Amino acid sequence: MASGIAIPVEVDLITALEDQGLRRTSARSAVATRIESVSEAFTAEQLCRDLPEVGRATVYRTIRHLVDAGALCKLPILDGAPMYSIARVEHHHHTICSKCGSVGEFRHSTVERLMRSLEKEIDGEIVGHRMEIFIT
Amino acid sequence: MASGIAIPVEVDLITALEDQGLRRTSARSAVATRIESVSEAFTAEQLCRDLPEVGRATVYRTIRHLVDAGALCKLPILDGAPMYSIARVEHHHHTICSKCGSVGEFRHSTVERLMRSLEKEIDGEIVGHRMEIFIT
DNA sequence: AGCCTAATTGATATCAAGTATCAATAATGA
DNA sequence: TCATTATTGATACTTGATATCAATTAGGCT
Repeated sequence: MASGIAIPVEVDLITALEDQGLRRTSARSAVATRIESVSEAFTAEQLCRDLPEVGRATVYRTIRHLVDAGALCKLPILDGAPMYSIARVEHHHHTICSKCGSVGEFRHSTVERLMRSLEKEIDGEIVGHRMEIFIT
Repeated sequence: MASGIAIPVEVDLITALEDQGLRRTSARSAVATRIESVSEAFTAEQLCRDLPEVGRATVYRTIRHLVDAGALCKLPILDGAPMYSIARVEHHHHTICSKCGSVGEFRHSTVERLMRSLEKEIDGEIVGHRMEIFIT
């Protein structure tokens, strides 16, 4: 078939949806294509504005499916609507620029080591964590 | 004067408001007293329900003032309204129980060390961070 | 191709959290 | 006490997001 070598970070949101047992429709394709084409993090409302031909409900539903599939990260923003970004790295954390709002990803072994170290001084079992770094 | 020794973690939300140049009013006192009496983190709506004698707008305004004063932490919750908790420790992070939603605080020197270490591999200057640990 | 069934869509209504407005009220200083 | 300024809170509104449901579409079957 195609001669290209699969690059690990390649994302295919439509496939992610189909892997969830969801049908490939034109509305979902439009949403997926749009998300893949914007490199920045985005809000649901931005997507709706960019895709006036797709209904609001469908945009929100498709985003939710992609988050459920682990293909999108939902970032809680303190004052405002959550932002979404494509998950390119399996487990990672985010940098958020406090000036322009652009979102980046990073992995750092110390973060995971820190969790193990914290486990000793915290009551209860650690089942997850979230971390965002604000940069300029 | 009083013979008691001031305990560092003692919080006085009304004083925090007055330090911001705000007047001591009965509405603000009611909000402050209520927050001090609930040990758990809370949402703005919960406070409104607990204080029907205080107007919604005033509850929201007072919370905002307390966050501005650094006396309350605003915790973004992924699916739902943000929660607030009294800031008892100068700089700290949060544990959030994924079962009951209760919020705790902790400090860990590794966290700060981690920031310095991350600074090397991240583009831009780190101006802040946020971290939550989910426990059971 | 044509048909059947279940999934999907999207206009609309609704909900929830939070803010703006603004006349009435309360606190402070002279 | 009076005058000034801050504060309050009922109400209307905004925003982000979900529920409803009739119409449409996709995928499988013959």
